Amino acid sequence: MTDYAILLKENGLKATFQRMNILDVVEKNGHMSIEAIYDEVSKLHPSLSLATIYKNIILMVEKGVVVEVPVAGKKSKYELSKMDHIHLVCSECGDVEDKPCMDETDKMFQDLTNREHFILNKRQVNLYGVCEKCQVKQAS
Amino acid sequence: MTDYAILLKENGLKATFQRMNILDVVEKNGHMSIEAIYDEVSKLHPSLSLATIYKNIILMVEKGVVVEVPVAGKKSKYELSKMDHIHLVCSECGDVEDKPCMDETDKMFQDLTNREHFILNKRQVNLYGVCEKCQVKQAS
DNA sequence: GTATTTGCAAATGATTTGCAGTGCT
DNA sequence: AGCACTGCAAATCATTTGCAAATAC
Repeated sequence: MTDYAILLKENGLKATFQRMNILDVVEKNGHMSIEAIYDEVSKLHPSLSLATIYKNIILMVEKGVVVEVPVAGKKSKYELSKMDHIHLVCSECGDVEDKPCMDETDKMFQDLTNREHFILNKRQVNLYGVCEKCQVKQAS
Repeated sequence: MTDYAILLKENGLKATFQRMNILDVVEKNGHMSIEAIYDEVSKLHPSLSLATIYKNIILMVEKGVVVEVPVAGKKSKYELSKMDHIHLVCSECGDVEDKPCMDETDKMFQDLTNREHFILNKRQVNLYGVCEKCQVKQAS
């Protein structure tokens, strides 16, 4: 259980009840759309408004507390900032799973961008396909 | 100059004037948002409606003629389908540049997904940073 | 000739905004 | 206390839909 209050303050944001709840459900669920965050937070705190979720997600993305994960064919999802990693995106169920980056690929991306005189700040790798769960479902 | 009529028919779509114009500006410009496509097509054919762009982009993505490129912090862009490749996304000007994929990274992604029993269909690699042009602009 | 596609205008859905009241520090 | 944050409702913006007229094959 991370201390969200510290995380927020370190990034110049007040530690409000609403923000800590947003971070809590995002951490627990991994990757969530705005609507999904709203639904989840509403279970515990029905008065927390959708506008507040929007405002805070935008703010926390700006401050780097949270990262937007754009996904083809769906609305963006959001996750807590952490080391860059690979996303396995299931085209059937929409679930996103994290896998650690590989040093070799990182190095190649770095080499490529160096050659192009492009300042590399962030990598986003999405691998689209069918996850094991959905393969089992389809077989039956 | 590709023959868009053949491309469309091969994919089970009628070769309408509107579709061919959409494909033409997308090919010429590389990566475009819906609005950008509309603006560009409108220059030549002001009567072509935004609704038609939406309907056709959705259809052509379904048929695989066109690919959606989701970009963090912006609306999705669309490009003609071609071999998978890497996108260099400039956070300053929003431009997207293509670079060929590397066999080594492809192989690693394939190995990773094999290990996970994940059926890999499509790779999307976005590298975010600052392009050479914008670095020059900033320096001055 | 027939089924699809188009353009328009209206409907829906998503996101943003303004503002009065509330809560962090 | 003072400024930032929240919730609400209204405003804006993006996307989709229904339908009569036009077009591809």
